Amino acid sequence: MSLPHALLTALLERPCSGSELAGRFDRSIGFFWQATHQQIYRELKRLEDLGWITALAPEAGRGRKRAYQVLPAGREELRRWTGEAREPKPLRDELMVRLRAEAVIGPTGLVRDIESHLALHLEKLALYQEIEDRDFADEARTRQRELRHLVLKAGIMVETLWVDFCRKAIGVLAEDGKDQAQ
Amino acid sequence: MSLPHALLTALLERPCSGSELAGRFDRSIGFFWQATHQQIYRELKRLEDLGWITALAPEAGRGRKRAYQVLPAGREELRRWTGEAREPKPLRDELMVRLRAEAVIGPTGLVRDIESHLALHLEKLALYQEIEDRDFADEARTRQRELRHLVLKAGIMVETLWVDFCRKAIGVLAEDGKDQAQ
DNA sequence: CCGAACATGTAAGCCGTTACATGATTTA
DNA sequence: TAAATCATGTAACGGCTTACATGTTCGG
Repeated sequence: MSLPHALLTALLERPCSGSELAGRFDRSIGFFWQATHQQIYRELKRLEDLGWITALAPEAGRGRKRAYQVLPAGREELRRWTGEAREPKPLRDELMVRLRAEAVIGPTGLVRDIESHLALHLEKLALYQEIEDRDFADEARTRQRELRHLVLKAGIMVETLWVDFCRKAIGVLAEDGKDQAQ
Repeated sequence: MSLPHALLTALLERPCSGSELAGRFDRSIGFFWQATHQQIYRELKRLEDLGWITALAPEAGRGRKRAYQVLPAGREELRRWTGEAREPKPLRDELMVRLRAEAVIGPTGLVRDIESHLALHLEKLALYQEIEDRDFADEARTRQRELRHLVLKAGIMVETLWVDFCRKAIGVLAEDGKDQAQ
């Protein structure tokens, strides 16, 4: 599970509270790993129990902001986890299941939904490219910047792939629609 | 959730038992959606309760093979689900989290693990291309074949992307290793 | 000082995973 | 007929999601 380590990474970049983490997840790390606020709060508590992070102000209580920072043990754990050998999770794509279903019982309205997927992927692609232009145009080649850029490029590659694929799929399904005079 | 509909699709292609489904999942649909035998048995029971599938032989009992076929209600449900509008699940890639971590606390041994990822993706890519050569060389253009081919091509595109990305990442991380004389 | 937005928290349910158990079938 | 394998099943755990609850801060 990556969530605790994504949180450690975010907190190392800058200590902050649960709700701020949620916001940062929405904008950067969250492009490749999402978490709801409930997951984040639960996990922060667990990380604190493990002695990997600590609250900056001893102040407690419901509704009060509570910022955390990473302890040396947490840093060490993140280091261990990052270098560890791990199997890549196999693909799991619902759209492929639906295309297989379409092959057996179609045509259904699937092509319309793929068109909306295409629009969403185009949006994300535009967003990523905008970030790239804004943050990585000059290309001051530090280690940290190059790695962040690499992650962003992965996002761009993936979105480009799905844009390409959606168009292929629409081509096949639309042609089919004509044949069968839906 | 796609599992019940993946099962319906597989059972429409050919009625069979839970263990056979598990085997077929390992070889075709399973490239894009996996399930353990426990998930499959639990789900088959649920689908039977819902009246979407039915056992071919009334024969019951632990250890006895039990084949299922899809009922009209199940076919209708699959049709409904396939055409329904659905949000694409956002990306969730552990490797990206680890690259972000590497940017903050690296270098770690991450590059070695990416090398093994590369090998795995190359294997999968070779497998998919072999299947493509074997099953889609002639290209008799029926609807079903074109859609199946499309799904396989998605797999090839995805694996090609990750092969490409792993090589990029190794480039960045290896260069980094030299700088820091790990 | 009141309402809206913010920040944190509790609870329940579902899906996926793992470990293990047991009956049936095959094979030496 | 004993051992190995196959087919099905039970149970428990953990992560993710959703709904809801409660306290705090901020803007008018």
